[in-house]
Amino acid sequence: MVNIIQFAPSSTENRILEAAKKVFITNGFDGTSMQLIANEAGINKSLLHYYFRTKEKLFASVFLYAFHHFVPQIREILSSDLPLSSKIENIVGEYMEMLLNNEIIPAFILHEINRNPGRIYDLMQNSGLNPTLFISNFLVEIRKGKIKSIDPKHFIVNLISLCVFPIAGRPLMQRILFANDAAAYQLFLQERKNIVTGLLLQSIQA
Amino acid sequence: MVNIIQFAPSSTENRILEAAKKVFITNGFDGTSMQLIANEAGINKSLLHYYFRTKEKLFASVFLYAFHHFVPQIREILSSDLPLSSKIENIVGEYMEMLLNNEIIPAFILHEINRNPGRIYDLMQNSGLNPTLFISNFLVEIRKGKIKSIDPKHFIVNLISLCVFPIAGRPLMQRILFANDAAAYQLFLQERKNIVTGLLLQSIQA
DNA sequence: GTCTATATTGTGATAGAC
DNA sequence: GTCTATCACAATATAGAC
Repeated sequence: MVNIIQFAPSSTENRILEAAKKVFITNGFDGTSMQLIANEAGINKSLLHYYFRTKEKLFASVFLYAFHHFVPQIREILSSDLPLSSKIENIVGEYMEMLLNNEIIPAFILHEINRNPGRIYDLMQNSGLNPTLFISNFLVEIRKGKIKSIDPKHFIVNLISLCVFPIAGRPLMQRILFANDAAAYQLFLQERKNIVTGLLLQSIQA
Repeated sequence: MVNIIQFAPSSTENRILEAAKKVFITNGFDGTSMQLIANEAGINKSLLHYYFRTKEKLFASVFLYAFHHFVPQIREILSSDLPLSSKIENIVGEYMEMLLNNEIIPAFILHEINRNPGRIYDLMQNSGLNPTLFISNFLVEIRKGKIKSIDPKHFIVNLISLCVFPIAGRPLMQRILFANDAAAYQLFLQERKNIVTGLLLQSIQA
């Protein structure tokens, strides 16, 4: 059982992890060297090995942190007494807000999961995170609502697709659709909270 | 003006490019070494430099190839006489089919575009590819249809999101939703052609 | 056009002084 | 716990024989 959110007490260890988060998530595993992380943390390269032994182990901590900011945190919202439509609105709003606050994470996760699925599966297995069960709760919840004929699996893939891709593909979409105007794209992403909610609600209404 | 599809005549050059496509798109720029490409091509490492001088130049050819298989090829469909609903159905169907035949490309593009946007922008600029104009034709076409109040930019981002993410996020989605059953996910992706088309059509009907 | 050999720099990781 | 020094190897790239 690895602790995901809270990092260890030592101040140096913490600085290493913050630096590693920044560098790994920006450059990916292959694009990151221990030297780069050491520079970012302002410490000696050897200390990385002292605290984490290998690059792989340091990466594991960072990946679990990032993964936690990629998987929708919908447990609490689902157990509320709100009607299904409000639940979906809340989920989309909070999920997109989380992604907006962690913009570089989606592309990082998508890359690493494709680059080395085995490693990532092992990490998920040993982390206490169990997204399978996690999502299946959501699927049950969707089924409980009075919905049309949509397959809940398609519904959830639609939801995640519509929230994640505009962030992961931002450098391309912003350039193609907004002449690389960052402020305009930021506004566009805010608008999308309503757009996506509306689209999803429409898809489950009779 | 770089030629994107047709590769140069020399047999060796061709073998290098085929090997480079496979290795670069699978592992990304940072995860690829010249040695790896040489092994894949069954030739000497020095020959890569003889034909392409640098890793960067070899990558450029591969990226343009991949990019061409990532941007929706919708020019011909749009200029047809079909009603808008049929056009959308055709676009979604053909785009998803292309992605299904090039499954590793989406994650590759998303990673490289985030990893080094400057390099990619330069490549796009010097390639003759002009996705800005390209997409704007589509936006005009959407506006010509009798549509609700949806912003065409949201429409096109919805379309691309719904087609691309299920492929780019396959290793994760397949595992979470289908217990890593590849055949089941393949079926799921085929189903999505209709699901996505339906969702998009619904979004532009009054 | 294709190879071997090599130059140069960078990599992850460890040993050992303090 | 933090540093310097170092190892063994891999990286991109070039020179030069054939």
